[in-house]
Amino acid sequence: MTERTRPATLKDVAKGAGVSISTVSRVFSNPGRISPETSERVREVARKLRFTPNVMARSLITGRSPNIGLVVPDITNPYMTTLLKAAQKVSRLHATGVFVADTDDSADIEREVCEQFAQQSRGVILCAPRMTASHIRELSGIVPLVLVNRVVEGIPSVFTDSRAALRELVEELVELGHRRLAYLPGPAGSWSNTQRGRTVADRARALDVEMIRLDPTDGTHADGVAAAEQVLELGVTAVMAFDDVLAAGLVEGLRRSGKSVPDDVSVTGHDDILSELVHPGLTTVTGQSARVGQLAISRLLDGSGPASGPGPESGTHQAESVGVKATVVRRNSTAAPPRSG
Amino acid sequence: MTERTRPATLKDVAKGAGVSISTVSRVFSNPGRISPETSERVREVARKLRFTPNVMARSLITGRSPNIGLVVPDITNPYMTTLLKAAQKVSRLHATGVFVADTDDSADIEREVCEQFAQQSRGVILCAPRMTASHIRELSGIVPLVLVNRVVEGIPSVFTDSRAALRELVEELVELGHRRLAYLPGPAGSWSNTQRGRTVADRARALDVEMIRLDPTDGTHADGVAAAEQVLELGVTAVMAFDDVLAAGLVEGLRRSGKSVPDDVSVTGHDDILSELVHPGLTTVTGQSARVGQLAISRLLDGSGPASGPGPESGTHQAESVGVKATVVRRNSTAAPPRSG
DNA sequence: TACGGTTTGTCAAAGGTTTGCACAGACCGG
DNA sequence: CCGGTCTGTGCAAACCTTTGACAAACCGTA
Repeated sequence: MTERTRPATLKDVAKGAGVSISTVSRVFSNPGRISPETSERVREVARKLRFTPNVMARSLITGRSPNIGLVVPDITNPYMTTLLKAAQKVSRLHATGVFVADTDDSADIEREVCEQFAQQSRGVILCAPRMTASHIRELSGIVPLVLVNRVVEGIPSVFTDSRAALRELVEELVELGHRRLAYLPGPAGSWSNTQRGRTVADRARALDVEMIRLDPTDGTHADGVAAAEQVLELGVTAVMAFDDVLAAGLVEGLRRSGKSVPDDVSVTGHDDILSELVHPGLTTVTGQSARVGQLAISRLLDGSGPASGPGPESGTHQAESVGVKATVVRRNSTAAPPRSG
Repeated sequence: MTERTRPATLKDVAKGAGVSISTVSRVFSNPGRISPETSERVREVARKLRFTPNVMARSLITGRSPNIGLVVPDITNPYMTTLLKAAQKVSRLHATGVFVADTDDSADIEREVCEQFAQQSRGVILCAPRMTASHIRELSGIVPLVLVNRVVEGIPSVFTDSRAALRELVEELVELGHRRLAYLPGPAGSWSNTQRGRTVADRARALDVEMIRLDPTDGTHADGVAAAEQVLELGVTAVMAFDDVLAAGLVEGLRRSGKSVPDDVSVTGHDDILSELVHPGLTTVTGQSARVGQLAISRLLDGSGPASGPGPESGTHQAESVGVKATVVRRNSTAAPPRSG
């Protein structure tokens, strides 16, 4: 039905313009060495023939591909979605295609798709990997890597640095009068989860208040709903959730038990991603996922020179990890604890 | 730092196994013509050398790529996210990479990325509500296309068919006593928006009740919030929104005006995507986006034989459009209209 | 022994591009 | 008019794979 005709090649353009193949090639890939008249004539013919350089052939000979890979544990999570959107926007400007893989939180699939992408990508952005550090290092021998929300010695990374914001949040809750707080954990293998849990625990200890770590979850909305039971059982007055999804679930769970937020329990989230959708508005921490995505892409695209520099500092500079500072967003899910409590 | 060594090629394996290059090639691409012993020996060496066939070279000579493209207007929308996740899962089983592009609701970008993908993909799944039909047809001359949530004569497509569900919803609202309803439109250029608006309008006319079309929106949560004003102004008692995002916004907007859902106004959504997050739970229509994604991928992957059959029916069969039946999900955002209304 | 048939493996071309090298001509100072 | 530099272009190899044509070896059989 729809006839797909063979696309024009360098040869076709060369013949049409009366020059050699290499001249045409140079017009597109290495301009400046060709006279303006020739160049214009070639471009004219190319336009007429709707010629575009064959990516496969080009990649084959240059040994590098114009694509990058983005590997995420769960593309359904709005944090990742925003990151992807931003990353994708940047790469489009570089005419760089973006492979996306959702690993369903599986370390095995992470490795599998990374290996698959390695061949066709000039680099891979690995988000919140579940993989072991040594596997990550091994992988970085096959394809350039930029880690997101995880720090591994020797590998470049970008992460949301919410430590200061989380400490601030703990302080504010204590100031409001809370003395018995809890942290609602996210996915067990997650680096961010460990970081956040540790940060709030440390701050709580410093302020001499309780910070109970609730049972581990997988980070789903349903897990948040279910966590309400334990929260009420333990009688904590404020809960800091791993992220907004869990926080929203918890709010819903509390509501189902007849409790209200923030009157009975204060709840905070993380990522500021669906705060506008839930009621009351969640007090949370900005995720900065868009910025993180942009930075990750930039580092991949800039730092992809040919193994480069003899200078010893260029290497270390490349491998450093960059934190994007997060801030507190105050809404209506926190308040003073109830008198009776 | 991390030394990246040149990957092994057919040549290396051939030398290691003491056979010719083509023998090795056939072991991987066209088995059966090689004796079991030779095959095993070759595979052994290949394993030892960590050989994997070079995708670029293979694609160059075969003329087809192992990837597909997925083009969406806004990856941030949970409907698309779910679709992507499902599509991606299917393609992973086929060792097929997935390019993703977010077009920011721009018809120009839609075209641009499709052309970019064309070269490196064996097909593109196009969720492109904005492009004109003729552009789509033109595009399908460059790369095999499967349309999502849009029907264009002669091009295969998969869409959520919610017509029956929407009619049902109208009937239920009327049965509850509503006589003055409204449709809250989504993005203006969207095919789905046109379909849904028409469907509910037709059904309302048939039932002899009012169905007012509210001012057009871009489909954002903020648009939904803003629409509350017009809803109250017009005094409608039930609003059917284009999708859940708008519906959630509307619920929030009504709440800010001191109105409650469903007591003062009934609201319905579409896609069943964030219904669990908002309160009260939205009565909505299932989006079936996962199923749609699976089907779209399958059609692309199956129907990518070489232009194929002389039979006249094979063509038409390929180009047919497949609807996935949606159903009503009843929650708590609809009720009888207030007495005074 | 010679011969058709089958199986197994090799040869070489092809696919579209990039790029080091060679070459031709223009230009310039001496 | 000659030797040199500079500029613009062409030649051909290389990247790695697939695949049709073909050779070699083997079988059983006449």
